[in-house]
Amino acid sequence: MANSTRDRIIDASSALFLQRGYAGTGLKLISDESDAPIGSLYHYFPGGKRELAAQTLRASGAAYQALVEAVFDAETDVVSGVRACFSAAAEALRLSDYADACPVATVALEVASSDEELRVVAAEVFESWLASATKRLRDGGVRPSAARELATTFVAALEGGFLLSRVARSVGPMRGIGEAIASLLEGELAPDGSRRFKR
Amino acid sequence: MANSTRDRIIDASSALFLQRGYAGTGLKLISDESDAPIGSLYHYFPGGKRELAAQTLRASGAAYQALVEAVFDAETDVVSGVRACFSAAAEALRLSDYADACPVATVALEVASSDEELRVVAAEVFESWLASATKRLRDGGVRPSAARELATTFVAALEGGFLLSRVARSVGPMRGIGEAIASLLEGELAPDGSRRFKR
DNA sequence: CCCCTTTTAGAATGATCATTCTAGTGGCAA
DNA sequence: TTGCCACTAGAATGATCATTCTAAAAGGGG
Repeated sequence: MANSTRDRIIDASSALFLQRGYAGTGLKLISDESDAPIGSLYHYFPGGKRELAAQTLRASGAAYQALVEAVFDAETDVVSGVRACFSAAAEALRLSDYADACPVATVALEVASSDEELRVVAAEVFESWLASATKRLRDGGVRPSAARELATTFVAALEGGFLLSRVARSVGPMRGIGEAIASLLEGELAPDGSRRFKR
Repeated sequence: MANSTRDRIIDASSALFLQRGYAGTGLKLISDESDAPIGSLYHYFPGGKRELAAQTLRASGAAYQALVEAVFDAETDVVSGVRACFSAAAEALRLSDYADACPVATVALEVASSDEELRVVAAEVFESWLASATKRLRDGGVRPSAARELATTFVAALEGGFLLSRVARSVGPMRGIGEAIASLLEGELAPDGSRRFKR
């Protein structure tokens, strides 16, 4: 059974780390936002801030993957699926005042060169996303040899869209990028293979 | 004439902010890395850490733009230009042990929701990049109505590539994404417009 | 040389940080 | 009830933070 206090801590951490970064988020702030005393933070995460961040990356990474999969799988083809993902991301940004974005990217960039343990956790999350996207593209008719790179491009474009849209406070970038990536996949799936993505 | 001490401070800040984030980089560390005493930091940047970060984002953003433009302009067509940019980014990552990446993204994500002043600075840098890329795509034959969105996709994919390659410590993502974006532009430029990116 | 401004130098300060610690409360099983 | 364990609660601690401050060195023009 899920522990409610632990979940509140993870939820608060996820939102705060995403919005303010790892170093920029104090445990006191997490304690306040989650209504859990500092003693509870160390009770559930004896490894301290590092372990809390690692677990938060894992949990919110898995949750975000499930969300994207649900949005994608609700469509009937990969082009619509990709379009729906960008559309949903844009909508989430707009509705949350540009706060609800990728729960991994901010911390990942921050720790990639300076905290090996957390870097590996982030790498595992992204690898899981890429595997999921690759499988879905393959199942949707994308040539197996091209699926992995197109999946990588999809994830990268989504991440870049979060960055540009959040900084600009506009859904324009995310929407435009979504159209372009959908178009890329359309070209790949066309019966005439002459203009296919080569690999 | 450029002030050498000031330049050293900016250079050190650029590298440190990119690798450790804004909150994660102490002024003491910048002082050590740049061989400039703390008094000098406040002499050249009276606004303190915030002003230093703002000026660093502006300076390193402009420098990176110039670098990308030079790589792009050395090629004869936009497809080769885009390919060269991703290739150069991958090479820079590999040679620097995955430290030499986008000097804006880490701080931008960190401050987008929590520091309006720095968010605006980052937004201006990205807007300048997008304007530059849009112009080059237009000049290279991309339909004007599609150029802005394709430029946005190019920048977003590059940023996503930095994220994925840095976290995975592999140039694979950056290279694959580069091929895919080059392929997207190839489709756009094809004489047969049937599979063009629509807008 | 003197004078004046720029720049260096880092100690002092008070705030905030992650972490530890002690003392508890609440609930459940025996 | 008694004992036990999970959890709460936040004060105490020492480190590190950004910033301010005083003082002097460096540099250049007269």
